[in-house]
Amino acid sequence: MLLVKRGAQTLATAHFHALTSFTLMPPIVSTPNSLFHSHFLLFSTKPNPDSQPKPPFIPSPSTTHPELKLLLYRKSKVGFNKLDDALLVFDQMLRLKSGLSVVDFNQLLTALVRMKEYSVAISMFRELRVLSIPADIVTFNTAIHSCCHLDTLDYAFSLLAGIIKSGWVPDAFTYNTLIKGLLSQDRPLEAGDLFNKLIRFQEIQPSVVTYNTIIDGLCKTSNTSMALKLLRKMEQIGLKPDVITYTSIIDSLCKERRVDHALVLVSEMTHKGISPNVITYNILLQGLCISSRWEDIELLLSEMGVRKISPDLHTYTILVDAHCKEGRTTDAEDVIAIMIQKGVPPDVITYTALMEGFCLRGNTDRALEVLNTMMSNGIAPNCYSYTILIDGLCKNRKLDEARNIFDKLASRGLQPNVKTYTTMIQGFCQEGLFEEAKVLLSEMETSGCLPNDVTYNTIIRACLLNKRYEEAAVLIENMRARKFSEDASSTSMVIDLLSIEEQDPSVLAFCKWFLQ
DNA sequence: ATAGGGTTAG
Repeated sequence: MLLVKRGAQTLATAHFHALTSFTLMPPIVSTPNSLFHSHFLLFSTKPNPDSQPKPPFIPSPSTTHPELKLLLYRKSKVGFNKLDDALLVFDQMLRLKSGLSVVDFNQLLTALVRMKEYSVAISMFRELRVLSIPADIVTFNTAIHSCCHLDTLDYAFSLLAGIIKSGWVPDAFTYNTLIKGLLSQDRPLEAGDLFNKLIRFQEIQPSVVTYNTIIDGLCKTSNTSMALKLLRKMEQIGLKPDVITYTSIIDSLCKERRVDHALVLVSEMTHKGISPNVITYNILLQGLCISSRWEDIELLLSEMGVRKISPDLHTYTILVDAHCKEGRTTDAEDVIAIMIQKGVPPDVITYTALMEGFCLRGNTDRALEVLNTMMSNGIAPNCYSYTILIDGLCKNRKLDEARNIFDKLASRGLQPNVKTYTTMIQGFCQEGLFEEAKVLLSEMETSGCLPNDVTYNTIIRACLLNKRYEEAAVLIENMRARKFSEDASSTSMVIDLLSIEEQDPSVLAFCKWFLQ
């Protein structure tokens, strides 16, 4: 057994450099302890006062803790009700120090991941390592999964090294998780690189999941045709695409407004015996909604009924949003009534869509009523909700009310984000209040929210419209210095300026400067 | 006990 493990370790180590050489990895020569210690503070949620060395953990099979095990088993499926409960259980587990196996600890980590408590999961993982509690490949994979959700990919890759050093062999779970992590970090080239190297070195046998991960990555980077090719390649090499494979591509096609092509794939999968599920239908529904194909929407909904696929929260929210975007707030309210009746209560996204619907119709009073309704239903509005409301109020010439809501965000425990700031800046610009707009632009910076290209272009466009060329020039300089570029609407505005008949010299000078 | 697909904004 040991020999097999050693052998595998050598093989894995041999390929390790080739597989990971493209990442910014910390050197893998450090000892396990220094490796883990160097990162500990990053993930520690509270100081550990009890830091004297602890005796190694030796599980004894003689004692069992059926209640604790049952609790862990149940909670790994649904998550603990509170984080504190999970921490308490962890403390209890550490104190028992017997009768517990690596599986019990893995179940606790899984429960934390289900609760999206990724940094707590990492802290616990580190604690296990410090206490020399055995970890297996599942423990490592779960930790890597948590890192990927925390955007700490360097640490995830150092755990890959840790797996090998501990004598385990990275498996399909490990690599699929890392590929997904790279993709969600906008590093598709490295993800593809890893995928190709896995195949070349036959490190793992790529599974349907591996292909699905890559296919989704291709789809999300506008490489749908490549994704389709990969789907065909899967078939060639005898891997059966599943509902997720098809759904990823269908989503991409719908987002490119190629719903008819998407529908062709739906019938293809159906013919192969792969049934579309509620997610597939929601994607198609969204695709039909953005094209306002209401007859097809009716057909799709009745097909869902025939196939006994119940609409879920997403389905209803997509419908509410679609009705609102077309100004039919009454229909949207009807959908909300139905969902409540069906036992699928609306959430913050549903209510925010409805608020936006009322704002679009200029009925900000009703939008505010919706805000109150959701709060009285125990649903807390988020930054997004308030941004919609601020935008609606600004567009309906109620700047003071908008400002009022904006100023109260902090007291509601919400930190305005770049979109909130940009919306408020747009509101000021619209009323010609450039000083206020610029004050807010610098305020957002000091409160740690960096403006983006949209922010700059919003205020630059407004300056140009108001013939404030010097101000526009200063802002453009700042924006370019930050590696943002003017967008199409700002540029076309300058082009328009050039074609004005009686050009005043300041316009000409500005245009010359802009285009140089 | 661990990996892959869906809804809201300027």
